[in-house]
Amino acid sequence: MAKQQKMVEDITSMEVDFAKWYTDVVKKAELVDYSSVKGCMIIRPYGYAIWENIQADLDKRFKATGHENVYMPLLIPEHLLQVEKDHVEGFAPEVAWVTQGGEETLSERLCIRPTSEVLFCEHYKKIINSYRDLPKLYNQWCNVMRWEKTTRPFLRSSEFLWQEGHTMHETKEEAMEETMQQLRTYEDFYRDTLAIPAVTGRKTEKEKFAGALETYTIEPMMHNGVALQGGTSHYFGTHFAECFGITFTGRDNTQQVPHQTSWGVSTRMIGAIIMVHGDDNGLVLPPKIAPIQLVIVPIAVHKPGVLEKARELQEQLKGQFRVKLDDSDNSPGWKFAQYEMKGVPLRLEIGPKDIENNQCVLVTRHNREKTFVSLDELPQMIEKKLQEVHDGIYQRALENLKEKTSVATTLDEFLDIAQNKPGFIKAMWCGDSACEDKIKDLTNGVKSRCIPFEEEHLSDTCVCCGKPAKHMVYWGKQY
RNA sequence: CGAGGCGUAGCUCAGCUUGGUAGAGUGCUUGGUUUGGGACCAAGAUGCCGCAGGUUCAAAUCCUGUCGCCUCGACCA
Repeated sequence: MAKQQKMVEDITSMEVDFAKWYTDVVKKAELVDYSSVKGCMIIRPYGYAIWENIQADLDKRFKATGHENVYMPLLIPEHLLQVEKDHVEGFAPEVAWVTQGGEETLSERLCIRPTSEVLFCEHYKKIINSYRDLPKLYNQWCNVMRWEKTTRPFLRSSEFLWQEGHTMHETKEEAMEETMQQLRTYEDFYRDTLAIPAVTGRKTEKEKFAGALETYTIEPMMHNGVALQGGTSHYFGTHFAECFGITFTGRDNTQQVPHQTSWGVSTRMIGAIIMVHGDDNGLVLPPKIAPIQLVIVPIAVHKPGVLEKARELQEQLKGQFRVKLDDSDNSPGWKFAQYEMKGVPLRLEIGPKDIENNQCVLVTRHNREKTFVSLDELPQMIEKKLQEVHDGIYQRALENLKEKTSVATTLDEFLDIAQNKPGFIKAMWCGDSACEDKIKDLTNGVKSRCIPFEEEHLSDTCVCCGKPAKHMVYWGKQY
């Protein structure tokens, strides 16, 4: 893409300091504010509106595949968390505890949910008795808390918002199908709604969710080549169900244990949107989730007829698009910069000259392209331009993903790339987690992202130890 | 948890070395002129100098403690 002139001086350039750029954008676009508790963020109206649009879209997809929403408690008694050993070991280091109620010390500590597997299990034990009760396809939208040591708004916060689906099935096949279906739902959502391309696949043994038999993941790449675990879908087998004593009477009148899945995405996706699409002028929002899809900026507001025309357009368009008219006294230049910072995909400029000619100017955020449009065909053109933005930013992100994906067949090559070229590295792997540890040590944090569903054959041997290769793995640093 | 940085106006920060009336820019309010890439003029309002002790005639400034936040590491289903 052609380099744009940077016009917003308040935002640190991506090239200069990507981390600083990120926090500048988050604050300047008025998505969040810091609170007085470390790692807990205030999600401001503009940021929350993005989340609401994400929720609405995903929720529709979940319901279309038969899922129902429920709400589980915030607190988990300690004994319940400890029922499954791997699970508690995985989460124990980062749970927050409630130890006191009013003036009384509690006889048992209560954990603030870091995830709700055990709560769902406890409930499922009560309500699943027969194969006729299956499948159970529950989802909840809620907050969770993980006591993180390093926090960043959206990417890793102590408290965050998410959805967690927890399902129970009669057979392994059915549960596996659910696991894959939900991963595909995430993939579709990332591509069609967020305009974000990603690599999908299976996590290695080492990177699996605590207690899961298989973890599938969607891994988008940020603009700077760093990966973000963008969503996961887990197959649990019957292990949790066994620990919790969940059984049902099968079609053949034998007692059986159901197969379980869970899957989730969080407000972290907003971090992905920022880091995949954003530029030096601020946020760039995918049109489908942008709280404002079109901002109308009247030029020379006080000249007769201008404001009236702008209002007329707003009225005409508001049923079809999310439209804002900025009729404030700020200068047009200020407004241009302001809404670019906030990532509004489309800007409509209308001034006295345009009104004379029955036209207006449409400007697309991601490339600042200006088009003169007749007012007679405005709605169709807006529709078209919004699609152009969606396709444009998807394409740009896809090119970035391709450009920043390398292949390594030897360890030297791998280390050289890890050192000098940020992004994903495709390389063969023997299947031994010792090699994952070694690579992580040698590269200052490069980990296996996933084993893709369609593996390429790059070479015969493991890039690390030289033993026969079992899989092709995507490697990379992550947030 | 380790290393560094920072707490002064809504925001960004100066002032601290060498103790002596609390500052600037920006934002905010009012009025006017402007308006196709962050406009200009004028007038105004805005402070527990993070918190608690101490030294001193006198502390934003020096000393001790404490709390919090940020960044980078380590950790991170």
